[in-house]
Amino acid sequence: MADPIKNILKNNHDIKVNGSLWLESADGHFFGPGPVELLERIAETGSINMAAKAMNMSYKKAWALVNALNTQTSTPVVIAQTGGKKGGGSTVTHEAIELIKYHRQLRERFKDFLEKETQLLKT
Amino acid sequence: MADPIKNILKNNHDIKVNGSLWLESADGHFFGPGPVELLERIAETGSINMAAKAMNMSYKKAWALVNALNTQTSTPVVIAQTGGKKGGGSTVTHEAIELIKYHRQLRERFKDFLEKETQLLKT
DNA sequence: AATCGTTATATTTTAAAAGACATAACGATG
DNA sequence: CATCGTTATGTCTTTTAAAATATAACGATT
Repeated sequence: MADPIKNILKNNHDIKVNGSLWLESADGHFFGPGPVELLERIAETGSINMAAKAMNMSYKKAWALVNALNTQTSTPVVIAQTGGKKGGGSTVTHEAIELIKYHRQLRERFKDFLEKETQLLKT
Repeated sequence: MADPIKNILKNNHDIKVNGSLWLESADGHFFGPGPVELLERIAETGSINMAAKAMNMSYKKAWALVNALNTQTSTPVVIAQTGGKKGGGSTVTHEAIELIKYHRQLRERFKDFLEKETQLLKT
């Protein structure tokens, strides 16, 4: 029979199957783990700036992500307000929350898949 | 209830869940789609050089991949021979074939997962 | 010992991505 | 109407990754 994979690999302990998921359309992928976390942080902090800092990302990159998301959804997911009492801020729409929830569940299912495969690897 | 995701996304047709899988150990990931294809091509052509060309990869990168694989497996997966009647060449070990087979099956199961999720996305 | 195409490796160049920095607009509020 | 922190952009620099180029070793075969 075939050799178990674990015997082929060096350091066969702590070897695991890992991966990444994203949503994509014809014009490339656009909704991966990064944007999701950003949305979550914006929802928490009410600010693109603070959200970016919290995940150690430049404001510019964060803004670009938000902008990309907003143009790729039929309804904006982040509503930014410039000026105002606190200088401005951003809120997250109902749709964004749905996206976040969806992605959390998706990630959960993916995690199950990965764990199952990792187990299989060790047999 | 929650809005279906497809209604949130623009271009809701041809939207799909996609992803990537790899094996990884404590010291980073090392066995992704690229290396697998490379092994397959080396098995076909008997040469790292030709395999690299076939997948439009520089020889250097191909060699680096092979080298990484060989150092991360308990037994080499590619045996390279320098010099010789045809200048040299490379063969693939039994273990490499096992790895290829494993990865094909893994990819098949992943494909199922992705298709299931893509369907779910459209409901 | 000359030849051949491949392996093996170093060095340089190019390209792309990321990061740093700078600046203006904005508008509620005091 | 001056202030504030945020949004919104542009530009310039740095870092990183990839690609291109160059060169030597290798050994069966002729």
